[in-house]
Amino acid sequence: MTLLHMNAAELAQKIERELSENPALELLEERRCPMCRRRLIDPGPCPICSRPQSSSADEPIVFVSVRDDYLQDYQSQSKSINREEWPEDNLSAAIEDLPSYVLQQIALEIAPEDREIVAHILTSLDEDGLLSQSILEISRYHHVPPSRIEAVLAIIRRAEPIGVGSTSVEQALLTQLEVLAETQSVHPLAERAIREGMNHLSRRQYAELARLLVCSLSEAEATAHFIGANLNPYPARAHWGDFRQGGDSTPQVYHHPDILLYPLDGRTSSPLVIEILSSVRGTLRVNPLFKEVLQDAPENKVDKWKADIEQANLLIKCIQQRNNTIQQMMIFIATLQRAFILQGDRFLQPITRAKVAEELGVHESTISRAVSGKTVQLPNGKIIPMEQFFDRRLHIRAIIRQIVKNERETLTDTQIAASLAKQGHRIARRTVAKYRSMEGILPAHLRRNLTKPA
DNA sequence: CTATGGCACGGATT
DNA sequence: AATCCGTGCCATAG
Repeated sequence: MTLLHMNAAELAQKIERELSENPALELLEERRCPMCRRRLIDPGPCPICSRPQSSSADEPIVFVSVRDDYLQDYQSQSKSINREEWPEDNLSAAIEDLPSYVLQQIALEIAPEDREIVAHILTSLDEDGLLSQSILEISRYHHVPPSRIEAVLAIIRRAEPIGVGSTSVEQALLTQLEVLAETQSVHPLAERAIREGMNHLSRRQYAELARLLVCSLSEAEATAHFIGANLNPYPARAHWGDFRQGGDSTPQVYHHPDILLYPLDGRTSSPLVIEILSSVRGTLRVNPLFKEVLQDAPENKVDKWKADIEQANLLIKCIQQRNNTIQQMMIFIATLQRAFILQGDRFLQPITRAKVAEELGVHESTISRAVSGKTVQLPNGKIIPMEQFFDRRLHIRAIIRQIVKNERETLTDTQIAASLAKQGHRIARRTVAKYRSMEGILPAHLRRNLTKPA
């Protein structure tokens, strides 16, 4: 297990363990930038505040700052309702306290006699926005029939983040699907896949899923893709920013991004900032006192102590190396994918890990590890897995979506393929059909009378 | 007859 | 070595 393929949360655990086990390791006071109050890990001036004046948008200068307060503060913050101590920076505006955020939306729909129930539910939400208590428990507590709890929950679930207050992942997904279906076409098999095939879905067992749904393998895969791309099993994750979150249907942990990307001054013409979120408060180093005391160490301990120092040194080096690799990689990606980051899926440049590795002069497995299991928050608030930067055809799918949206007459797959070819994308007709299905877009003959949906 | 979906093969990627 | 993905060919639905 190398440090490189740990995400911020995993690394935090690792460091915590090391700190408690290894007396040679010391956590130094945090250092903050006096201007923006970012916690800084690397020595030297704050990269945000001391930026050079000559930042041009054409050749974006990429800043890297390392800050450590984000994860921990957010975690403690989301549990309690009080947000007094939240640091005054640009993120606090984007992050709302979940219970009051939801309440604000539904307050008018709630009958006065149900207010207590709502309060109860909203304060019992877990970090993911799901309700861990059973409906029966709540109904007993308030001496009301379960049906009334159900009714209240039905209102809550439709608030943003959609699906919040669901008692299960399935329910959250179904609610989102329902709401989504009101504004756009959804994949016809999605509902059954969630209802009946959740087990297979989360384990990516598409063959089993296909058998269960009595459909073909590729249908099953397309369904899974649709669900992954449009629905979010854990409503509260990434509830800042856009409510429709790109992602993955596997219940992976990605509450919190590992990296933030945003334009420096909020203007899309300014350079991008990359913030690598480290989850350690302050700086790690080998305790100098411990080194001194080593000379007077008792005979039987001297080897152990030496080993401790050795290990502490190694850990620090590894962490530095890890951050450095991630930093190099993100600089490259952010520069290359600037348009994608700022303007969306359509502008994603297809790139492989191998190419990035070559460009940076590292082994490709290094990039693989640096990418795996990590997530990035885009300027629009979406949290996406880093793998998405390497999705070879995401941009094509986005363009297809656009073509269909702007079509005057319903286009057949062949016509869509031709339209793509005009824009310089040579895609086989068969492939267009596949992408279309993945996006939950119906075939042409069914789209024709979409104005009157069933 | 045309548009779309299924299956399976081969090449690329990890 | 294992997995993912695009595409060609054929079956079938409309």
